[in-house]
This record gives sequence, C-alpha cells and structure tokens, in this order.
Amino acid sequence: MQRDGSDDTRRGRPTAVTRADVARHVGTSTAVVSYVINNGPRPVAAETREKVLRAIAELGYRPNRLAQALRGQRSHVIGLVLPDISNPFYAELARVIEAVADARGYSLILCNTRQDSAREIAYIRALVDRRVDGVLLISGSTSHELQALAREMEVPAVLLDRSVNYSGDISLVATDNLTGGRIATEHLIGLGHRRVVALTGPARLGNSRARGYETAMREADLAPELHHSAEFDFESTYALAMTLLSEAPPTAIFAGNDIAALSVLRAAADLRIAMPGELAVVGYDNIKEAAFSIPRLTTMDHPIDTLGAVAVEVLLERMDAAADASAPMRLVTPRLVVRESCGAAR
Amino acid sequence: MQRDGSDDTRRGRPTAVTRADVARHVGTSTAVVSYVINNGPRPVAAETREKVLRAIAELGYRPNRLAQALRGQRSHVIGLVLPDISNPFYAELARVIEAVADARGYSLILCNTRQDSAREIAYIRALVDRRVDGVLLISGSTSHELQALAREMEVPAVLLDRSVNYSGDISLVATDNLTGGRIATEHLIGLGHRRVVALTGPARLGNSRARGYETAMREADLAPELHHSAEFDFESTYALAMTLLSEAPPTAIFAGNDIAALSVLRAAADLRIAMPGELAVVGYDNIKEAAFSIPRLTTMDHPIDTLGAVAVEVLLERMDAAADASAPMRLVTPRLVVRESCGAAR
DNA sequence: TTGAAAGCGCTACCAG
DNA sequence: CTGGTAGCGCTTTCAA
Repeated sequence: MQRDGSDDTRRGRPTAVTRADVARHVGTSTAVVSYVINNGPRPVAAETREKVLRAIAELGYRPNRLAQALRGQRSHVIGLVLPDISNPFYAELARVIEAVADARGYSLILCNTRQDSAREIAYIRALVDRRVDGVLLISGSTSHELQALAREMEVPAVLLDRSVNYSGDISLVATDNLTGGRIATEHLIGLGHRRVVALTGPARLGNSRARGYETAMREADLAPELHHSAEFDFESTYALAMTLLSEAPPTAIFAGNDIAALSVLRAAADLRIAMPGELAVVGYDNIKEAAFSIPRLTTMDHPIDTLGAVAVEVLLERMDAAADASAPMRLVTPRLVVRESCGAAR
Repeated sequence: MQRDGSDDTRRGRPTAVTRADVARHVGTSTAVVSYVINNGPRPVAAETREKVLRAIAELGYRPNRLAQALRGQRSHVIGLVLPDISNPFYAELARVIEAVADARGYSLILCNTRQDSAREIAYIRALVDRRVDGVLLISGSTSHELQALAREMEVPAVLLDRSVNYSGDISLVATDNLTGGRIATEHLIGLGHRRVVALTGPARLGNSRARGYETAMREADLAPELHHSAEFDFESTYALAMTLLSEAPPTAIFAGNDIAALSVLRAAADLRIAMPGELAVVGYDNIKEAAFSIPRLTTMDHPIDTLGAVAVEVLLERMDAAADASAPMRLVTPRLVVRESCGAAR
C-alpha cells in the first residue's frame, strides 16, 4: 500500500503529499529531496536530482510553506499596515507594493487600521506572532505613538509616506511632503493669490504638507490660515469646505489631499462659485480621479510606483541585513502637475 | 540564570519565549499550558490555571501562530483574490472584508490579479501551499476559466460579485447584476430616452449587467447597442466615451461601472455636451466618488457592507462544514440611487 | 554524495 | 487533574 501512516482520518482537506512520499518514491532520503528543492545547501548527483524532480512532478508534490517557515528563518510573508485601503492613494500604493512583493516571492497580509493607533499596535503584534519577515507601515499615528509601535516591532520595518521626525531603527521611505506643500502653495501665490488657505486633515496628525504651506506663506509675507477637517474623507472635507466657502471664501485653497480637493470642487459647484474663475485649488497625491474631475485637478504627484517599489526594496534589504544595521532613509521629491483647477498658468 | 537553553545564537530576531519556558517557570508540563491557552480540550485546576496565566503575563509569552497552524487544523488566514485593488469598488469591498475577517480573528492575504487569469491560478496555488483556511475570490475570469480555478481550489472558497453561470462547489455571493442592469436601463427608458447605449467592459467577461440592459431594451422594443472598452479603467473608458460621443451621441448611456460613468462625464464636458440636459448617464457600483462628481452620479448601489460581510460569513460557515456539504449561494439585490446625472425624475 | 536524526513550537493523545 | 511524548512537514547537522 502506498498510503502511509495516515491513520489520522483528516477529513476535509485532501491528504497532501509530503516530502516523505517523494523520498520513498525515489528510494532516497528526505534530506536529498530538500537539497534538490532548495538547490542546496549540499550538492546532489545529477542523476538523483533528475529522479527526484520526476517524482515531484509525478506525485504533484508541493512544499508546505507553513512547515518551511516554522523550520527555516523566513515565512516569505510581509505585513502591510495602512490607514484606509479605500482611500485611492493607499489603494494605489497597495497595488504596486503587492506587485513588487509578489515578484519577489512574498505574500502580503493586509491590515487596515481604520486610522486607529490602538489597532495599529494590535495588528503589528499579530503580524509578529505570525512570524512575518517584515512590516511595511503607513502610519496614521503621531510621532509619539510611533515610539510605542517601534517597541512592538520585533521585525524589520519600513515606515512609508510619513516623514515624521522619528529617529528609531525603523527605515523611512517617503515623499518630501514639506517641499511638496511649499511647491503647491508657491504655485498659488505665483498666480497672484493673496488669501490662500489650507484645508487639511485632522489636527492630531503631524503634517509636513501643512508646514510646507506655512513656510511658503511666511516667505511671501502672507498669513497662513489652516483649517482642519475631522477626518480626511469625503464627508468631513466636504462639510468643512461648505462652511469655509459660504462664510469667508478665499481665492485659493491648498488641499491636503485630493479627496479634500475633490470635495472643494463639489462644494464650490453647490455654492455656484465658478472654478477656476473665482476659486483656485491645488490638491495633493494625484490620484487617478484627479485627471478626470471637473475641472481637472492641479495637484502634487508622488511617484507612487517608485515609492512603493523603493519601500519594498528597502524592506528586503533590511531583512537580509544584520539586525543592528543602520536604518536607511529615502526621500523622493514630489512634482507639481498643472491642470485646470487653478486657471491657466501665466 | 533565567535565560535557558538558547545556545542557538539566532541573531536578528530577539529569541522568542516559548511555551516550554512558561511550563518550566510554573513547574508544570507544556500540555497544561496548552490547555490553559486554548481553554481545553481538557480542564485545568483553577489554581494551576492562575499560575500559568501569571507566568504568561510575566514572561510576555505569545504563541507562535505558525506552529499552531502547522500542528492544528487552522491557520486563521484567508486569501482575498481580486482583479484590481485600485478600483474603488474592490477597495471598498476589501475594506469591509478585512474588517469582518479581523473581527473574527482572521488575517487576510491580499492577491491582486491585475485581471490576469493565469495569475489567479498561481495565486490560488500559493494560498493553498500556505494552508489558508479559505479563499474569497473576486474573479475576472470567464466561466470556462473558472472550472480550472475550481480544480486548484483545495480549500473552501466563495466566489464574490460574479454571478457567472457556475455550478461547481464554490459558493457564490453576489448582487443580482442582471436585475441591476435592467433597473438602470428601465430608469433611463422611463425618463423618455429612446436611444440608450451601454458602455461596458471588455467583451471577454461574461456580463450580467449588459444582459440586464439588453433585456430591458427588448422589452421596450428598443434596439440594444453595446460598446466594449478594452479595460474597465479610466483610460479605456474615457477613450471609448470620446469616440462614441463625438461620432453618434445617444441621449442616454448605461455605464457598466462608475469609473466608466465618470469617464463619460469627463468626455461630455470636453465635448461641451450639457449634462444632464443633452445626455443622461447612469453608472453602477455607487463608489464614494459618485456622490461628489459633477454632476452627481445616478447609479446602482450594491450594499457593499452586506456583500462583504455575507461573503465572509458564508466562507466561515463552509470552513466549519464537512467538505462535502453543498455550496450555498446568496444573491442580494442592488438599488437605484437617483442623483443628478439623468435630470430630475418625473 | 548521501542517510539518519534532531528539532522548530505547538496540540492532543496515552497513561497515570 | 496532569506529565510525558509523538508527530505536523520541513531543514540542516552529524556521521558515514
């Protein structure tokens, strides 16, 4: 009888063929099968290798990744922790990260924190318990909370897209939001606007974009005026835009992200404020929708592909490096995309 | 010395505390520790239990989920396979699925197939090799290709949002797209439109929405007119909308999804076609953006929350059921959301 | 070049 | 009620 010691009547799953079956089939040891599969760590006679490969194909053997992970040092899984997968910017980022990870043979565990820093910690614990090889973290937390996170982080990690002032041993990959905020604001100022207000996200978040805005305003001897929405979603930003535009409409708005900018477009339409005639807006992120809105949005573009790819690369690097290696940090510069929402550039 | 037999100098990860450490600390066996953690399968004296719990807290012990999964029957991971996470509809679905799964103690492995059915199969293999407990599949494949998929599928699975005519043992949870397509079209016809064309996705996809459209048209003695875009994204649908609207503009368009509908809005604006005056559009999916576009989109709403939650529930049910249990199937009915893109309802 | 065997951390059975 | 222990499928060392 071929069916060996499966006295255990596991019903449900079809009884999987294991490495031992292959070994028996060939008449060799399980070790050799391992060597063949992993190309090492020891050489195998060409002939034996052939036989093993044939048996693998014949029996349809596929290694149990769980067992490999338990025994070996690598699970080939990385965790992706982000604030809100339904935000197109994060979704886009997730898309490229998943693609790069897949190309490198890694699976991705998706953790959607819903902007809750307690959940961030819980997720990171769970990921560590699952022995992920690394964590990609797009945090919604303050710098302070990040310290607590770093403490839970017992695996290599890369902090993505949040240029907080953090000096732990978590690597950082981000676009330079400070410069981005400044570029956007300078564009508006350069167009002749004097009263340009910033419509940004929850105050609790450290916000480099807003600081870039403030810098630009001060340098032009203009008074910064920051408005915070409760959340960074359509509902909140639309509500804020409505009150702002109906009470004391500025001539220009710097929106902290494109969702907010799109909300401003909507609010302006509701209030019969002509755009870009009476109101100029620049957004941030250059999500897909920004190129198809009415009017099309002028916005700051992150090279999302680069950002995601670099993040994965840096993470893989760190996973291979010694634990005490220094945490690299990469900033990539955003780029202004001029479309219609500010009127024609002069 | 507290630090026991870690002669193995694993650098990198901090040496994890295991169940054996806890047992030794308490002066009991590892089995008892297991019984405490899992509340079974055998009872433990209240006093012993206390001691164990204290030791666990003291040592900061946390079970290795990998080992649990290898040994036990459950990995508490489910795979989510979908065509495009950067499509807001899928992203939204992913959001609720992740939330429900998390609440039930399951992690989610994200697999983004980029509309490639070969990749679908590869992903499913990888998921099986990782011993996921189940798979949630939002397929971009034809019914035919699904047969091949089903063959790879050695774990419980639920097919989501694709009401293909498939009678395997994969459960199905979907909105009734046939009815949805009909409702949308009837709305347009009811508004007095005679030439209403459908702008839908790639022809390769079986498309119940389009069939619903055709049904409604025929019932009203109108000639159906289907246009397929190369892909179901902004670029493709916008290109199609531009040619359609500049060559032989109909008075009404049924768009196969909201991305396409948004593209139509954009194309109409570019062509100076007044909306909803000269052109009515109804979309499908009711993505967030649909409520904030200009004009706001009339569209078919799936109850995404329900859909996602039901899908997870059904999957969990199937995971607990015997392997030969029948595959349940649930259809939920979509709902027309009337906004501005068709003009005022009469 | 290969076989045998230890052991990753855990669960659950056999015996007390 | 609990200790001892086999074994999940795999990798890698020790010894031939």
